Amino acid sequence: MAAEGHADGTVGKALDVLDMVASHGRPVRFSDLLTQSAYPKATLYRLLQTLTHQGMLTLDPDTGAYALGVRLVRLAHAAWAQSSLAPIARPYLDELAAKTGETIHLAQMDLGQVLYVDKRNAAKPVEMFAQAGKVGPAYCTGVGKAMLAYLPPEALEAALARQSFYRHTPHTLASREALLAELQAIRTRGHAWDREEHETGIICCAVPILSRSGRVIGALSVTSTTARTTLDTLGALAPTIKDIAAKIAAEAESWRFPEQV
Amino acid sequence: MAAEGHADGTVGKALDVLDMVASHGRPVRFSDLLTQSAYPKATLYRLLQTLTHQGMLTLDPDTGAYALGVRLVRLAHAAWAQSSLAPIARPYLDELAAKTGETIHLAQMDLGQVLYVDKRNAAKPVEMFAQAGKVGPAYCTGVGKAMLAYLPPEALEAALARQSFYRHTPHTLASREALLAELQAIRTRGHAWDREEHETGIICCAVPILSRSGRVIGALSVTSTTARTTLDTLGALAPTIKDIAAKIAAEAESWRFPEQV
DNA sequence: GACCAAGTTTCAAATAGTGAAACCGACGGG
DNA sequence: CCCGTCGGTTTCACTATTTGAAACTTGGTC
Repeated sequence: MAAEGHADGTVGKALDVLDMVASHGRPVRFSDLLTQSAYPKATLYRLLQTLTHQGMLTLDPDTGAYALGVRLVRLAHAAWAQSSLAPIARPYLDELAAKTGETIHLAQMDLGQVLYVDKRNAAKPVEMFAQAGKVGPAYCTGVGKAMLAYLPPEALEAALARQSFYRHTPHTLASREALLAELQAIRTRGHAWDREEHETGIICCAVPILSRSGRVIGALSVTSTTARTTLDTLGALAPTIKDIAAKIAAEAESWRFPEQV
Repeated sequence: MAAEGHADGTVGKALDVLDMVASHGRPVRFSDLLTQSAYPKATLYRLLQTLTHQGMLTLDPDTGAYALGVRLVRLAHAAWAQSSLAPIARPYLDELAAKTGETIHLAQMDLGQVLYVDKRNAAKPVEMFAQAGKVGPAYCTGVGKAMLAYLPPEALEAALARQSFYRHTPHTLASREALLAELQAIRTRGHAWDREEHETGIICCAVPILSRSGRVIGALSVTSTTARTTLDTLGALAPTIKDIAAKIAAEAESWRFPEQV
């Protein structure tokens, strides 16, 4: 999380600092950040000041600790509403959840990682935003592989370079080669499996959400447990999932550019 | 929204651009932003490039339109979880909603504006994040006035300077003087009313959430309609609301700085 | 084929950012 | 009571980054 290769300009550094503050789960002191960051004291200080002044961070006067500011929450709202697929997809997720009775995930790709932007839980009722925004690995999740499979070569390369290939379970595809073969299989099959590759007992069927021009804009998955379902049963849902994914894609396109062709 | 007085440094400008993109409800073209912003072409172009490169914006290659990027969503999640009171307050909001059966708002102060960070709706079940993140005026809402009343002098001054004092309804306190008198009344009373000051027919009772040191960290309100309730009935709930606010304050403090005194 | 609009690149001048070091106030021994 | 230290803030000469007018592409239109 602190491994920076290319912090272009002052803006990059500032955002880097923002990430640093975000990565701690709680407000951080100046000195904590100082030891963690590569920036010299004065530079870090100024960056923090600027960010605070801009409302992206808050400096708690009682404790002298920095926390993420409210301006970020406000931007968050906008980001959530406009950038992510979540608001468009919501009714479709509901539909899919109702049809399947299983856990649904909606994800987007973020620099080689999977960002979950919305979710329907099989058991519990919907929780608030806290559930979304989580990130996960791409190489060993259904949604991750579904998106990787349809990435253009350069983007795929960039994404692959960021995979850890840690073997979470005995089923994890823990090498570049194994993953590439799997991606090929996904392309011919049209959907991706998660065969307990991330967590034992958890399986899922995922499909990519593609724009008309073939660009990956997200992925959709139905998750279950080996205790309750088999891959085959889940596979029977694939057409339904694809159908919903197509609807989401269509709506995303028309909603985002209504005046276009 | 485009009125900038103090865009310090490059970072300020970049964040300004970010806001500009966010303020449009949809992806924006370069030229739209250009006409709107004061920045010269090349400058704006570079800022957009940097932000895009940093993942804060996305450039849709099909249409050449900029939208908020996923990195922002990720930061958003962190901001939501750690900066705002929402996650801490959630169970208490539920409790208050159950007790009162009315609409509950949890808000924080953001540069003279009220930022709603969570909500319980009387009628409908809880919606997703989309509901939170909304901003509203401070001078004519219950939560806004509750927070203003307990702000230190300089902060109050800064906040007042940003109020529009637009007369939304006949009951709106549309002058600085009227508002100041009201704030004094709120301090002695311990809670704030909204007497149909923002919307006709909507009333509410709000209390500030204060840290042990007396700093304003948020506000909590119970809202209803004149059709259903009176101010007096709502006022009877004031002790309950204060109680919940105190609990939230206590938890916020212990959660954020567990190792402190 | 010339024209126009949108987007991208250039380059010298000017601004804004850098960071070693000095400074400050609070704390805690000795 | 004084001295050393620790977290945080400020200074200032040095430099790298940012700036923006203008030139240049690209792609679509008449």
